[in-house]
Amino acid sequence: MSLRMALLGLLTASGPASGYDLTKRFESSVNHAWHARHSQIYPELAKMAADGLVTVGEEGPRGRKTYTITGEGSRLLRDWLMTKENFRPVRDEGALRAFLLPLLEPEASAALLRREAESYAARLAGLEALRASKPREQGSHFGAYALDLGIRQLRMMRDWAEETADRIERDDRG
Amino acid sequence: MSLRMALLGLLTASGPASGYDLTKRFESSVNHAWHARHSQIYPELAKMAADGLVTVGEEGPRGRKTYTITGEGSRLLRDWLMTKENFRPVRDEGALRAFLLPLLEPEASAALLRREAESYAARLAGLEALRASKPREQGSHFGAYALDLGIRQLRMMRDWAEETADRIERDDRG
DNA sequence: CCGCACATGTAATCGGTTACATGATTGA
DNA sequence: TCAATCATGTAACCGATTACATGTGCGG
Repeated sequence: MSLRMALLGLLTASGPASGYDLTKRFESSVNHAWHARHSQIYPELAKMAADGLVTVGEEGPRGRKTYTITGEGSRLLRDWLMTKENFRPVRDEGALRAFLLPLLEPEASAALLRREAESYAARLAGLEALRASKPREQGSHFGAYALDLGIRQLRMMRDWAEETADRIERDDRG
Repeated sequence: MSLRMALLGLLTASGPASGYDLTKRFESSVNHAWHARHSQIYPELAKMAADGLVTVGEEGPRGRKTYTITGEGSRLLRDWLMTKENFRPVRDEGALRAFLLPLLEPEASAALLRREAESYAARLAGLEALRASKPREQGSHFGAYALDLGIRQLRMMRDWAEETADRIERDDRG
């Protein structure tokens, strides 16, 4: 469902678009919240058209097809946003590594955490730059809350990695 | 790979076990970092045995099979922990909902965020209780870092939801 | 003796990845 | 004219979910 909802959301927020457009919009905006490739997007759009959530316009140049959201599509999206319970089982590779970390020697795991902290910091810088570069559209917060969430997330991860490394080194010496 | 590593980790930390045992250990410990069910665990153990990462002991009562990690299994786990780059594309349903939230009216989205904040708070209480109840095993931090990470994660989510709801309500009135 | 927890599996299906495959238009 | 970008798809495969399927041993 999530991919479907992401596509309906993009079609609502920035109007009719082709699969190609949507793939690019995905990369440039919703990417830090949900990831999908064109090989998944094209078939999904076809299914959505079959289900009456979008309509396909005339073919343009290079076989370009333009999709427009329907009333049914809007309704479904609204419904999903407002009523769906949000309980996916966790499946977080970073957390799993954290879980298993104490199987390594203290020096090895501390070093590893330092490296991870750096990588989180780098990604954090990327998102912060993205936010700074945003043209501050009047009123429309589309995407802004999620960007804020992503930034908080990475800050938290970076701090956790740093502090856990500190703790391991302290315990090791002490 | 992650499921495999989780199983190797559990076999390392608490010794030989059956698929049934591992399923229960999964539920009671690594669950908040990586989720798996018995229907995935049994076939995976069989493949791991075929790949020489674990050995299967004699069948016990009720057809019980006991798996033990091999040297090759330990090596693989170590290797994965120390060298593997951690770059999964994000796929976070909560973040996606956050992204799309501004498509709703301010009152609706603020109300929704309050509900989510409550649900994060409840899960947070669960993890904090779990940490408090831990028998403080001397030295072994197995699982503790990930628990800390999970707690920080939920705290961050709860705060984000609260503060974003505040912000939406302020913007709406102001 | 009966019900519960122990114990192991399989099959259909779904969502997602990787790689393959093809062709049109535009601008340098 | 040629390379880059636009543009759409398919097929094989993998990891995970849901539901089905079966049987055992132990304690009350």
